[in-house]
Amino acid sequence: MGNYYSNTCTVNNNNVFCFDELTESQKEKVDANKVTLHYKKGENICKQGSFASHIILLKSGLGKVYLEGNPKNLILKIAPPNSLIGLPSIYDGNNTFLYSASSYIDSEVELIDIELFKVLIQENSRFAYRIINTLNEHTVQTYGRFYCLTNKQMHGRLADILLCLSERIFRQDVFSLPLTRSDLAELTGMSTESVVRVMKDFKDDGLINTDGKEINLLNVEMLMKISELG
Amino acid sequence: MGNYYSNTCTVNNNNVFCFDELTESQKEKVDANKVTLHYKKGENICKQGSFASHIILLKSGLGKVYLEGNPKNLILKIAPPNSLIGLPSIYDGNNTFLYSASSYIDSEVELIDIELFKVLIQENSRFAYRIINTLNEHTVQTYGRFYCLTNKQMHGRLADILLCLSERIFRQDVFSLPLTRSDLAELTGMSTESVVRVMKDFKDDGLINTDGKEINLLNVEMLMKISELG
DNA sequence: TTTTTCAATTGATATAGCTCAATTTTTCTC
DNA sequence: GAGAAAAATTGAGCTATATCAATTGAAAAA
Repeated sequence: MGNYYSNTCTVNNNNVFCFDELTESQKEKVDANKVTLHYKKGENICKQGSFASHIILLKSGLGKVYLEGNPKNLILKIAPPNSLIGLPSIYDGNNTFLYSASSYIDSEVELIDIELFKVLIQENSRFAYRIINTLNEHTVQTYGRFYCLTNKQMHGRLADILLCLSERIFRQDVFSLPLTRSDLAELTGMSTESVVRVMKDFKDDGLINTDGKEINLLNVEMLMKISELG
Repeated sequence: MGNYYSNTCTVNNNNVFCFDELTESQKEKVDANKVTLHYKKGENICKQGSFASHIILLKSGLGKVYLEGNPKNLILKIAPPNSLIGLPSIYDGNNTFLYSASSYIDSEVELIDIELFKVLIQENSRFAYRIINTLNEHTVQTYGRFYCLTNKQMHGRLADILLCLSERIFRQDVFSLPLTRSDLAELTGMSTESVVRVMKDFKDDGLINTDGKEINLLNVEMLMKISELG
């Protein structure tokens, strides 16, 4: 059985096929109704509870999608390029964003009118089917992350995030991490101090190496085992 | 701002409007392709990882929808009558159930062929739009529950579940609970002993009363406050 | 009714992981 | 390049909540 409780910081399949299903005239409508924006590192892209007038397509950069909380937020996922942000806002009786998003690094974004989006769904059932696909892929990811954060201990959670950053975001065993320890803490639901301590454990055990912002996964096998066993 | 971090054990809107959007001939196809089953208390309705050949409509009874885990499961939601179970299984490349479900009490269920369901979505965009609605309502509930279990302490989590059982499942302040303390523990992500202790705290503080299986919420206001503050 | 099994309760103890405080290292700003 | 601000690290102690063990109560089976 595929273990979907690992590697859960973002969706597996990150292609935005849905627009391929549109007719030429529908594509033109989308193009005519979209706006491109640039965000600097750390800026707010959308705010939970605010009026959701647009679906957001992250073209480049890296987003953080999270629930606002007191005292701490709950990160739902990391949004790599080509992520659609705001889809779950589409349901009757709701016109607000269900979550907030901000940028980890400088990012480029396209805004597509949400009413147009709703019309496209109701006009084009193949487009709708694609959206259902995307929503359900995000649900898989959310379930996996939910399980990870509630049923695993610190070492498992951190191993999980490191693997996910490596496999799904940067797609390399060695990568330069644009996140601070406190970002990692937020992502894993731990304190910053605990992140530092567990990273040190991993380093002492030869599982990873770190040098400044650079992280090198030396023993992916073992990290996967730690992530699975919790 | 509406606080959607409370009252999170099941979806708010539990109507299955989607079938209203079908044409007569589509409805007939559904009727011709469905099977009715009866489950006794505690039986397995679907098993995570197994082949998802059907979408499941819970007609009566009470279901438990959960992720299988070791050593403990993670309950995603309680399914009251008219719940659709298995919708998130619908995405390309997947043909398995993403979660397991079982019955808390004797329950009646209708099985609808999943391939027919996919055809209906691709044929009927208004039906598809309804399904998107339903999926997103479930996402709201999942996010709320995710927040609840990760960011609240025991008293908040238990208050939340009691309120949800009262408001969304039984729709009364006094209800006979068909769940054991250990079911409540599973639902709140606590140990059975902690459930007992917190229930006692609530009783001592005059917030609830219990007599055997019967639970009476005496101070809903205060329980809501406890649920919100965590 | 008696026995067996399961559920609820209570107390004592253990622990994962947090918070707080202090220090060092890195990054940013002028 | 000096100083300031932010990030990373380390140690000590605390706390929420789990686990374990024992007891009582209730329901089911014989």
